[in-house]
Amino acid sequence: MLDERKRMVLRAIIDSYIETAEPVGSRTIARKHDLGVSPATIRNEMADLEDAGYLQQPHVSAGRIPSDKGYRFYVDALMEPYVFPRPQLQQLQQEISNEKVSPERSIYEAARLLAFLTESVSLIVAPSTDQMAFRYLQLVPLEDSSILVTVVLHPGIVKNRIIRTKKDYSAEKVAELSAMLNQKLKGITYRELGPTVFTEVIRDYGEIGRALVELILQGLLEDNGEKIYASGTVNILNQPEFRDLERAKALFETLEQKDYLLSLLSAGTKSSGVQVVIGEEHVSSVLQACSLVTCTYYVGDDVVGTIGVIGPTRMDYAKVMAAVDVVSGALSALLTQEK
Amino acid sequence: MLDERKRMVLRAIIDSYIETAEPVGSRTIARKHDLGVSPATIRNEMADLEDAGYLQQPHVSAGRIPSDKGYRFYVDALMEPYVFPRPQLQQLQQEISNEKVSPERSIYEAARLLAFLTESVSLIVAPSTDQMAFRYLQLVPLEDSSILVTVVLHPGIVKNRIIRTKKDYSAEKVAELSAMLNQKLKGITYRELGPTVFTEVIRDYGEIGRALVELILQGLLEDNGEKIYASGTVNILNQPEFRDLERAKALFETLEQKDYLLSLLSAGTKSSGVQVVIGEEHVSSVLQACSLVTCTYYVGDDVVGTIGVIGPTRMDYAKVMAAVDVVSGALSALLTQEK
DNA sequence: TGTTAGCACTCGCTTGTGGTGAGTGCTAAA
DNA sequence: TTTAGCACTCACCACAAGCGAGTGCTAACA
Repeated sequence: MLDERKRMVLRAIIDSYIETAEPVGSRTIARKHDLGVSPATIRNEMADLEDAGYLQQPHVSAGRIPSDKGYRFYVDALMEPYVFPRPQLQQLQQEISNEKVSPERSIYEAARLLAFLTESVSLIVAPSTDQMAFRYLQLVPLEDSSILVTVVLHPGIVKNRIIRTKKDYSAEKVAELSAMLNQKLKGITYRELGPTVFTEVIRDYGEIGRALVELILQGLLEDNGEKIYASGTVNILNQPEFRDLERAKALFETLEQKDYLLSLLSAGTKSSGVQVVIGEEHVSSVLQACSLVTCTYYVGDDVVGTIGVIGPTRMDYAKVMAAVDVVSGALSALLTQEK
Repeated sequence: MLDERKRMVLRAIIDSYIETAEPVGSRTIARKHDLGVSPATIRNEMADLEDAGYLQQPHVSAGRIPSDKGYRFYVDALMEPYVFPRPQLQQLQQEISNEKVSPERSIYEAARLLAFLTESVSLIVAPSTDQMAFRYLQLVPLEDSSILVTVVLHPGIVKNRIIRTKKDYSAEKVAELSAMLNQKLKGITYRELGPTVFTEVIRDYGEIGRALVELILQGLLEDNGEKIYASGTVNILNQPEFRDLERAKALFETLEQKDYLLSLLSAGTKSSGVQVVIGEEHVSSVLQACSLVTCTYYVGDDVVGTIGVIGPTRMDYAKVMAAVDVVSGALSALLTQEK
């Protein structure tokens, strides 16, 4: 479809535009990338590439900039994949797994690292716990009619809640319920949980039982905190496409809408590997000047969450994709290893 | 020091400047606030106020803007305190205490609310746990040489960590240690903890004991997560003083430096009530165009944290101070009540 | 047939200039 | 002590001119 030279020209233009954020002229290409042809020839090629939809011209007397279609082709077939130098790679992996405090903390640090690496905004969806096996469950009666519920899930994630009951229950009864639930649930996931457990609980334990069921259903597992973190939002202001305050503000506001982001990142959950959505490929219009690079991460073989990077369509795809890949890999390794 | 009319003029100027962010001229004052004197008279007063250091002039042909000294006087002696209308007040208090999920969550919600109310950036220092009494402590042996440590503190704050031990310990031994610690610690605060507990633990339990001591010392209590939250950072971009991207970026970057913010908010911990630091009163130069309004919050009678609002020196002090006061009060009530 | 040099043309960006108006300080009169 | 009048300052805006990067087209060349 595109001959070799056209591809080289297109790649040179996109590389240059990614670096400088300035429309690229024929002269620049001829000078920087030694293609052995004159600017005039390149101009002809550029005109063809524009006709074919890969490039566009902001105005007549300016150079060319890539269109979304151009970026898409670049990502799929043109760009040179970025490979982290071995030492840096190891350092990154170490930095993520070093955080021994808690998996949640590691995830947060991973988001920071990803933002730092890509100089963009990173997003991380917290691991969805309903595919994680229960490792331990305990109820502890506290004074004044409260019960502390503690759940430990398989990758070392601990969740707690204190629930209030209307009347006191004997320590024995609570302990019995606790042991029974712990035994029933250990090793299985929330998903695998049949309704039988709950009916049984409600029959035998009444109010606490019901309260507990509600708790688990309603989201001790899911809602105990944020489901999605954004990190590095400041980086937006370093990107020339967001010099315009209104645009920057619009993006900031989009980033505050956690639900929206969540749906965005959850879209590519089925496919594996690094996914890229470019500009107008976004369904919603808010992000049509942005691209999104995502990748899922795992506990064992189960997808539990997604990480991603949002930046202007003029992002350094090679580097961002490499970073997303590495970080998701390291995160999966971490979560899988410390079962 | 300042006669009645000068005070009225100064107040009118500051009120107007807070509202519009535009330098205020003598005409405007004469027209809006009906002082019964002509612009010329006001001009004379303004010249005096400028000489006295309360006002300044961006350039000769512009109106006056308040100086930091002007704001200080305004806050201390001039402004009309803002009082939330009763229904809104009740609604606010309810919104904060409604979040029954966990105290941490409530704190986070309080930060959001405060940012929303003031249309500025809100900061909340997470409650310092070393003045909170232990309510419950438990060690649970998990499989593969791990022990789950759970601590419940008095305002319903739960902390966990999983620690790894080099060898397995019998469930009995762990349970014994758990019970012993729980009994020793219950009701006292980290502060009140003498060294005797620890030496005893180390003598009797060796490695786990030491690991546990380290854990508590090093910060199961302190470091398990962020110590300071910032909310509403987007609001920066709505304020005319941050039209300039460089300035906005500088502030954003300052807000990322958690340690710095922490030291800033911890400064006023001793004094009670709402504190205001205006512009150049800040020691560090980064925030010299900003003011900071802070207030401590409590568990019972103990100060456990600080909340605050950062905005341009041209903030609506009356409203911000009222909001900070209300939110800190509601937060204290919440934390104190659900011991 | 593809490539290249030359050239006229476009148009965004920068710089300079004059006009406008808000606001001041000073002076003199009430 | 207050106020009206007035000359003066200076940021801001609009407009025009000039510059220059980059283009498309044409004609010559390999």
